[in-house]
Amino acid sequence: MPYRETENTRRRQDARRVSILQAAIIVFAEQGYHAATVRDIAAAAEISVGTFYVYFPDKETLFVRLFEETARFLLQRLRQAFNSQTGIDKQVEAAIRAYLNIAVYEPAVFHLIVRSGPGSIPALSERREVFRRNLVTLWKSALDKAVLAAELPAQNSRITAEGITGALDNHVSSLMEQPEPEQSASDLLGAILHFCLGAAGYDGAHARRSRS
Amino acid sequence: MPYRETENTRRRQDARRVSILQAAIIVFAEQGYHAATVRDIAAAAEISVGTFYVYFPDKETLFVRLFEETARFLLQRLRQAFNSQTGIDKQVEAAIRAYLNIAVYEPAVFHLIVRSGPGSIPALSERREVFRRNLVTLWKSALDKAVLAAELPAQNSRITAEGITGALDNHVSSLMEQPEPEQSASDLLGAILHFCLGAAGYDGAHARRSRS
Amino acid sequence: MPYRETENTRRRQDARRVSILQAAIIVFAEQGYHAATVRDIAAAAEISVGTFYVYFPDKETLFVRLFEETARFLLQRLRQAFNSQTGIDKQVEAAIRAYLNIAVYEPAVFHLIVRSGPGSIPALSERREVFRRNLVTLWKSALDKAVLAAELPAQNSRITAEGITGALDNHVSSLMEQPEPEQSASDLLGAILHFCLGAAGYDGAHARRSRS
Amino acid sequence: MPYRETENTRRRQDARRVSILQAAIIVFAEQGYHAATVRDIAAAAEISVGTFYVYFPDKETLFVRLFEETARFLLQRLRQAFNSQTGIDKQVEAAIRAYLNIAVYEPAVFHLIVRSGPGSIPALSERREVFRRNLVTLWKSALDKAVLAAELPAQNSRITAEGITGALDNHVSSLMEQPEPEQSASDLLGAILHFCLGAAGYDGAHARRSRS
DNA sequence: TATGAATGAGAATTCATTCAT
DNA sequence: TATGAATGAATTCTCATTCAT
Repeated sequence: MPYRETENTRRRQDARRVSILQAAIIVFAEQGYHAATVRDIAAAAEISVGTFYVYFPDKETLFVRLFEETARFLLQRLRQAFNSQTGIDKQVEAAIRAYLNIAVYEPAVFHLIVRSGPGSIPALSERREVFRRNLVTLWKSALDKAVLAAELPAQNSRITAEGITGALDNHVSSLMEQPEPEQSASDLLGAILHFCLGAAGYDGAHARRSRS
Repeated sequence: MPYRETENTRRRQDARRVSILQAAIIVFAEQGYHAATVRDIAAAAEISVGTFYVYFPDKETLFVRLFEETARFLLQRLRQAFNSQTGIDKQVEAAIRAYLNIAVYEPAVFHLIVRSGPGSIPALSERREVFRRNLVTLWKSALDKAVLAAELPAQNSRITAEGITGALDNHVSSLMEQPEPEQSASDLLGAILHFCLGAAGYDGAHARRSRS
Repeated sequence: MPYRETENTRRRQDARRVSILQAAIIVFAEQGYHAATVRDIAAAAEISVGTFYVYFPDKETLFVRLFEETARFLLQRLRQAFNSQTGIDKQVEAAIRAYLNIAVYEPAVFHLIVRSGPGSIPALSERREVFRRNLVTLWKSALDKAVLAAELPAQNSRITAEGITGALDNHVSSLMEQPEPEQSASDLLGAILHFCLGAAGYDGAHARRSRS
Repeated sequence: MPYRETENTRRRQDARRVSILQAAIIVFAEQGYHAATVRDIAAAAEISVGTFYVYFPDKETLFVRLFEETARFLLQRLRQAFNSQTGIDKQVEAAIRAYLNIAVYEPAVFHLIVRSGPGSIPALSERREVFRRNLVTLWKSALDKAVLAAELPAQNSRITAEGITGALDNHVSSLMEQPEPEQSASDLLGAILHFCLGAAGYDGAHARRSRS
């Protein structure tokens, strides 16, 4: 009866790895990278410290992986949002909606990505910048296409993209700080959408006209 | 005689306190809050660790004071910018210019304010939020006045203000990451200004017309 | 049938035990007792950690057994060398040759025996001393016989034996540190032999005369 | 009354550094490098763990310094012994006496130098070899001079020197294991001296003759 | 019997803070 | 007031050993 069941074993291992990641994302979101100790994470994942080191070489690596996985997830969601629609107004709306949804339903992701300070974790600063650039590029592509399609006027689309991503981060921060302030969620979405489209020079009537 | 002595003493003390703050802002900007040790700060300020504790009760308090002072400074500059001009377009331009100037000429201030992650320093998260709210409120007031003056269309000015502040932060981050990207500084300013005014629904011709 | 199976099984077990010992001696020689982990040894023996503990109760016990086996082997070789010759000069030469051969062809044995520091492994210090004493006794016996046979002058043979064993250890250490220094191997052997015989008060002419 | 008294302070610091070294040499001798924890050493020196790190960057560095200091001390004593006498027989006797004295009166030194296993501490292996070589060279110089002075016959003096140093180590080990076995100290010295001189081919009568 | 994932005690090291001078 | 040596709690990480499969 030698130790077999590679299937079962591997499945359990994967499950455990995931559960550590899930525990970690919460602990990091709550306490921040530095305040969160490996012991905390292990406790949250209901494993021993030693087991933590079976699955991850160290705290920093865990954090970086978590960041990258989360960043990938976020970018993918946004890409899907952009691809799911035609017309820059619909695309922007879908993207904003995706962003806000993640913020509301998976706040830890946002804490990790948006709010974990750069400069704190040496190994991360580069990746953060890469992520930021990817995020901006994603928006920029959508804007550039819209400009080509005459949905938007000519513009410095990188600046627009950077502005929109920064604006959204701030909106999300605000949302997370005071959930549902005084307005309904759809009002919020509408206002943000209006902001973004305005910033991009989108003119509903004109665009509609030129498309027709 | 004793009075003068006290005065001198107090002056020297104040000078020392300031020099510690100045040293600290640089050390914090370079290393981040956690990596910067009290010893580092003391060394940068050319004092001993013991002396550090004469002037500040602990590292966290120093950081919080630094943050608040810096935040106050930044808000004041923006307020001046807004007050120095009439016409929302000029005001926004002045505010952006002030923001970018600080980013370029006092990068440590920005590292401290914009980039020191929230969540890292417990005592700070509240103050960060207060600062963010103040910043938003500052913009919101300007926008609200402009709406009243019919320079801007009616809008959810809080959302606009939040968006603009977030956008600017991201522009500054980008600027600090890659100084002088491909365009000249004035082009950059122009593009950002265009972004902000567009986001606020500013229509140059209309505004000019209605003011006349 | 069941008997053969048991026999086979036992044979396989013994083979595995030996292969672990062989792997361990190399790992210990390369890394030292403390740096060598059970994982390292298991990997070198191509077994799992769990299996290691099937064959040995713990790392220390493995090391002690290895030491004892190795010590036994070394003593046996020396005994054979002494017994293979008559005449103290020939015996000493054979013993030195045996010692050097082991050093050259099985350096791991020497690393383990001669160079693994005492004091590092509590359970070992006593055994080390026992081994050292056995080694000394072996030489002492040979010397005592030679004294009785008038091949050597009367002397404190324990001191001579201790001196010779210490000297040989040092020669071997030197040899392992810088193999083939400047002289040929036979010159080295000759010089060491000369040292040992001189130390034992051996006078070639006299000895030859009295034997004739 | 600012913190002054650099004299007093420095004196106390030096005293403390020395007391840590003294405590450490004993702890290392008793437990060996690996078993001795920094906490043990700090406790033995009656300081806190933190203070240990004020005086030494880490355990390994402490050990290496201790080794080097001790090695230097030992070599110096031997050099003095050689220089204090003329005539190779007297010199050898003085050197042996010095060696044995250190073994008897400062056993920790010997534990540290002679018995701390090589291979255990990476940073040390090279220094150990350097020390061994210096020790051999010291003896070799004395022997070479004696050969030139026709006090000793021509010989491979490096081999002789290596042999003598190895022999002495073993004699010391034996002595430390069983203090004063059955013979008096002077008998022991005499026997060891006889061993060494014999190994070097020293012939009392001949030497005396050729000197006359 | 064989396996290797899980464990947790224990080690080294850091650093904010104190306090005698 | 200024100093910087001293402190020790807290943190990361290792590795011998166990045990369910």
